[in-house]
Amino acid sequence: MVEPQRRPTMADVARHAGVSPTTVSFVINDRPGSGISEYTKTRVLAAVEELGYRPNQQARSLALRRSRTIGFLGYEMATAPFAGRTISGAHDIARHHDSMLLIAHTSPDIRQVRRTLDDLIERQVDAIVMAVIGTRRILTPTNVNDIPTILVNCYTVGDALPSLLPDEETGGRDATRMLLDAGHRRIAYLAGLPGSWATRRRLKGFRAELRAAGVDEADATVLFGDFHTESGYNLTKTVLDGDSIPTGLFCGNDRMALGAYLAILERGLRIPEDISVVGYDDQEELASILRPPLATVRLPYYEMGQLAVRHLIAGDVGGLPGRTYVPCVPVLRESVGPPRSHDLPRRAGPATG
Amino acid sequence: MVEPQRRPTMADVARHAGVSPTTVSFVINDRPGSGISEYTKTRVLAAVEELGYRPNQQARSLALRRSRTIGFLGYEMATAPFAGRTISGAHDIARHHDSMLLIAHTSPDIRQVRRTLDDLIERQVDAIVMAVIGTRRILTPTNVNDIPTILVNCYTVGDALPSLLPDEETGGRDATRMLLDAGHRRIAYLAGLPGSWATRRRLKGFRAELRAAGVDEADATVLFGDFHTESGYNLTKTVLDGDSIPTGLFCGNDRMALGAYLAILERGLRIPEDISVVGYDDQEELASILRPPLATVRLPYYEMGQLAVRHLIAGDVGGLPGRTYVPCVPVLRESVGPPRSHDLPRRAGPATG
DNA sequence: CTGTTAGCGCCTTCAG
DNA sequence: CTGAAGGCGCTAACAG
Repeated sequence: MVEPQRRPTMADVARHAGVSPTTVSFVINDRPGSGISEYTKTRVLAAVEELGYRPNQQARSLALRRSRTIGFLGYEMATAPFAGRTISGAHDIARHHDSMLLIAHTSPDIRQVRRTLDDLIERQVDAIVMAVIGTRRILTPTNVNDIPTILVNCYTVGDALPSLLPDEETGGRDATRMLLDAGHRRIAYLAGLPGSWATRRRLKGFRAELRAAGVDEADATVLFGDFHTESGYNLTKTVLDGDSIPTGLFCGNDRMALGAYLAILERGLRIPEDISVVGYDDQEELASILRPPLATVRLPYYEMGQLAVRHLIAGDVGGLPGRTYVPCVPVLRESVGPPRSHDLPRRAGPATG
Repeated sequence: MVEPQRRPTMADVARHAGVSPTTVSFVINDRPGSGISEYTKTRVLAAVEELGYRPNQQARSLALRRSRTIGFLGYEMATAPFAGRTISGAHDIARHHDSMLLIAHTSPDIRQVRRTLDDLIERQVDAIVMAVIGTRRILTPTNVNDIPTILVNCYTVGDALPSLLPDEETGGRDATRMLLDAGHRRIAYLAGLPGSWATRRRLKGFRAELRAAGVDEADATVLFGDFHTESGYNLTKTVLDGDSIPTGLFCGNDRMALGAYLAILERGLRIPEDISVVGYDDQEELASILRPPLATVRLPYYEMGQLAVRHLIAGDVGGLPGRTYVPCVPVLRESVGPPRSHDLPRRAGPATG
């Protein structure tokens, strides 16, 4: 390995241009009202160009006591499906403000989180966003108090830290409305895990929207699964075997919707001609690539990432309420169509073609 | 906003412990052979604890000329499906060496890349990994020469920079062997885009493995699609409508395999009883969540991320060959089973649940 | 309009 | 075994 030759410093540039370091600093930072002559400025910039000088931001932050770096701390986000969205959102806003993201994943173990947070703080990040996949309450170490922090998709006891959460209830309403708007009245909700934060809220939205549309609750089946494909598959079969087959299915998430697709096809039925399906999450590389593409409600990971950094950079984290609900985005796709006018046979024949 | 009170510095700790800053530094860094008495050490550490002192790594890197930070530059990786894996791999190794990842995405526009690279360099990252999703050749700005750099999943003209690439040919062989091992002899390859880097190599592997197994090439159908679900669906239908229906399908990627699933189900056939299916990529949240779970070949994104950082930290990037091929990992799942002993009907009846 | 000087917080050679 | 002094590269008063 060749030792990389020492990078030129501001002093080098100054010498080269025949001015003082201060002048170089002023020119580099385009300091307003520091009246540097055009001539000097040109000379300095020429020297910069010639030497290939690039300011050392570490030294700069040391002097400014500001690193323009934001720490992104993910609880178990390693391979998680939505991690990328959150990071992207945070990244894009950060870049927009000349900041960068320092990333660290950790297990939820409080000691490990504490250590990681310390590492981030030692690196002088200006602020921190803590994120998880799958909304839940998390434990935060005490050292978070040393630095502006915002939580994404999670919250903490007593809302000690401001958090950004998806507005699942409205999302549940939106999903339901997609089906109602298409004309469906017999709708089943194949929900995810009954105990989960998300399920409770989506279900509430589902019921509220049906009520608002004047649909008889008796027409609305609600079954619980566990967010996995298999449970979507099984629940769909159950529903298809029932007395009153729904014309529209609202699934606990996109994976369960996939299970529904498989069960429906296996029965020789078609989507959306025979049954319409709506998912939840808008899982990238799933909802959009299904055939037909799956109508769903997008979890606002990207938006939460953006919003978090926006607040952090604005420095108004202190004024934020304990919880901020970020809207989910309904995404209408071809898996929703008008309901069939007549009832389905209990057992369909083979699909032809 | 309350102005965050000044963080304690090394001098504060020194004063508090009644020693000199140098001593504190020695204790903090556990400097070998600097013989600090146990007593002093304890006192210093107590002071550290009491004041909540945390060393300023920025200042440290300034003095050491080493930031223990690695820049991760993604070409258009914002929402990409595998980005997370690569980042995770890089992250995990970095953390293991007390380093962190500074992340930046950019469009492939050379000017933007250049700017982003400069930003990373100005922040004094020790090294850089440049990554893309979907193997391809990229343009790199000239300023990469200023810092150790390694490419992941991409390469550059004349292999000016060392790159890590998936070994697609062996992957193609592995996928094919999964089917051969299960007993299949009539196998179709529903490939992706014919021109793509990956397709060419996987196809080569497919042919090589068949040849090695002594399978008549005439028994091996090869059709080209475009990596999308729809093309997998269509090609599968084509194949199912053909004279000699294959018992095993090797798909261009997992998305196409999904299309194959849908077409197969629609025909009233079952996986793997009637037809076995193998994908490629092991796309997270797709291959594993299908029903039955999809056998596939995992692209080594995580491993490439790891390897990149490992080399960067070891500082042996200079000794690396132009291209290093990283093995893909075959993942056998339930979509592969033994072939049926008798031929399938040209049109199957309905499945009976 | 430009240069001098004193830090920012830490590391390290060299004395003692 | 411990401390003093200088430097890493940049910024910011304050002079001139």
